[in-house]
Amino acid sequence: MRIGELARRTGVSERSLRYYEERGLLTAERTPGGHRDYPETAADRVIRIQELYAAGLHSEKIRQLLPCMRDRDGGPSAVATPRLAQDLTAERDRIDRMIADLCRSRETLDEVIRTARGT
Amino acid sequence: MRIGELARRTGVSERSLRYYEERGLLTAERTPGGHRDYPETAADRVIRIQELYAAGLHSEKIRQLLPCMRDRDGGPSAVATPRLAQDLTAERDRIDRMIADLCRSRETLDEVIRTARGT
DNA sequence: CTTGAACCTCACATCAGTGTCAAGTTCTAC
DNA sequence: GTAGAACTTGACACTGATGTGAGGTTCAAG
Repeated sequence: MRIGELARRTGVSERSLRYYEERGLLTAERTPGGHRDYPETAADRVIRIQELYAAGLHSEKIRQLLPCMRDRDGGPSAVATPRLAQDLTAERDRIDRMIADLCRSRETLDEVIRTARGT
Repeated sequence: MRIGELARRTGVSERSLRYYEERGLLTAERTPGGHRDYPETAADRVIRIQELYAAGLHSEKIRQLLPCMRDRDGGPSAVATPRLAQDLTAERDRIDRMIADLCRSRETLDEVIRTARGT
C-alpha cells in the first residue's frame, strides 16, 4: 500500500508517516523507484503509534516498546528488558494520573455545562 | 502570598504563574513595590488550571471557563453562555475520547510489562 | 544602612510533532 | 510517449507552555 492510501485509511498525514519512519517507528519496503510500500499490518501499527503519542510517550520510548507488543496477527517479536519494563511501569503510572486528572476536568466541565443548561 | 510561596505550594514554576497572569487566568494584587500578592484561594485555582491544561484546553478556553466554575468556597460568579457551553461539550467529548485512548495505551503497556515479568 | 534573598520585566530558546512549500522523480493510464 | 497524479527529499515555520538568563528593583532582617 502506498503512503497516500495509508494516510487515508488511518487519518494520519503523510508528513507524520514519513516522520514515524524517520524515528524508526514504521518501516516500509520500497518500489524500484523509491516509493514507500507498506504492508497491510501498517494501518494497525499507525493507530497504535498515535494512541501512544496521545498517551504522552515520546518517539524513542515508542520505538523501544513496539517490538514488544503483540500485533493483531501474532505474538510479540521481542520481550521488554527489565530496564524497559521499569520505564514502562513509570509511564503506566503517569498515564494513571493523567486519567484521574482528565476525569476531574471532565467533571468540572460537566458541572459548568449542567449549570448553563439549568438556566 | 508571594509568587515563590505559591509556586512552592502548587509545584508550578514562577514562570508559569506569571504566564497564567499574562493570559488572564490568574490575578494578583500588587504590593506598593510591584510584587505580586496572591489570595489564599490562588493555590486551588492554579491546580485547576493545571488540570485543565493537562486535559488539552487552551488558555483562552480556560479563561472563559474559570469564572463559571464554583470555587471551593462559593458558587460560580458567572454562568456559561450557550456558545461556551457548546464549546465545552465538544471539549468534554474530546476528553472522553482521550480517556478511552489512554485506557487502551495503558492496557498495551500492562500487557508488555506482564510479559516481561513472566520471563 | 546594608546585604542577600526574592521579586520584577523582557527577550530569546526549547521541545516534538506537524504543516507547508519547493524542486524534482516515479507511477499509471491513455 | 506523454500528461497528471502521486510520490520523493529537504528545509523552514509554527504552536503554546515552559525554561533560562540578563539586568534591575524591592523586601525583610540584622
